Amino acid sequence: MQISSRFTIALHIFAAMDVFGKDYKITSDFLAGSIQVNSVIIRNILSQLRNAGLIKVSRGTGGAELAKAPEEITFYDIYAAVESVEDGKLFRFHKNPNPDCPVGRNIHLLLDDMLDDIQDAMEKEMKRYTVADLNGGIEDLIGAETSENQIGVEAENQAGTETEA
Amino acid sequence: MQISSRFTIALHIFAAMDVFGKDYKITSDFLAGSIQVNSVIIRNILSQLRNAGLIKVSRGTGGAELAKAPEEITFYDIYAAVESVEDGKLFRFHKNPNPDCPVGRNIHLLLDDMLDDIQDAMEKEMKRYTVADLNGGIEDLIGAETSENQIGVEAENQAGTETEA
DNA sequence: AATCAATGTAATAACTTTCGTTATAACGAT
DNA sequence: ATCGTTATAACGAAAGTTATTACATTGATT
Repeated sequence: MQISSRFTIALHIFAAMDVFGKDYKITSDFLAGSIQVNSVIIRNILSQLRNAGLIKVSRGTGGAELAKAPEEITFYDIYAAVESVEDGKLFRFHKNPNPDCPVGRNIHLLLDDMLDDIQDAMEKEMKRYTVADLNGGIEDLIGAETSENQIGVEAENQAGTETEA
Repeated sequence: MQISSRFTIALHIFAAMDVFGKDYKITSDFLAGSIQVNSVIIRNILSQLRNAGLIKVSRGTGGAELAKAPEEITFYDIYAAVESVEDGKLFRFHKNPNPDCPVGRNIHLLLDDMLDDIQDAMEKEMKRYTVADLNGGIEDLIGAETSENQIGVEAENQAGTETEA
């Protein structure tokens, strides 16, 4: 099984808040336009991010904004906020190992630490990335995009990009 | 979403093969008795492990055995064999980010490397564990169990375990 | 060659989770 | 009071997991 798209949608939300936050009110409809999923899905995810203390959402008037500095919001915070996993465990366990079998009786004891190690490795890497990285990255990408189109000569000189005709 | 229990079932299978392989023929019914899931589930997982070259399964006569040395079978090999994830990607992506939006147009470029890093961290940790670790671990646990019951005095002397009454 | 225990695999269904959609109440500024 | 918006419930469609039944096939044994 894969981790649900709520996580990438949430990351998309943060990137959009950075790019458009100054010029637009970040409503669920606005976000739904960029992400192209139903605005109720967006609102549910916004609620989860709000409950986790990562953003503030204005009722009535509308709009979302960060509740913390971008450097203080890690990918793990976002993942934990939107991915509602039972017990926070990444690996699902078969439910009824046989207690009358030496292996069945000990399988949890055997695996739990190892599986936790693996999950920890993932979560530790998730904590290395923050919304600040997201913001820097999306700004660079959009910047590169506009310089490609508007001052293509520079781009050619630097990177030798082949332009058609 | 969690990773499916096929992974822990597969690990259970390897542990059972180690503990019982010398005294019993490891059939899907035998395994189903320890894991307590339907034997067809077991057979499907055995087939996936066989297709990945990790075990050999005897048709007709029945029974499963390792196809490689225990040290050469990593948790990642097992995970990859049984967890049929699209493109091998851990993170599901929302399908239709808006190409007319600068963020929607760049979100994949923005996230793909970061998400791959996170997935790599998990898979790298998975590669550190092998079936040999599994075997050593389950043998230790079962050994500790029997010494608790049969020569409880030793266990008390060593670990100061509290026994009731 | 017939038997038998076992695997391989298809088909179906129950169950769970995700995602989409509609509907409605509540909010807050104007 | 109105209007745009959020909050949330309810329902359903779609996809994935797990369980179960069924049956053809295999290969050793007799």
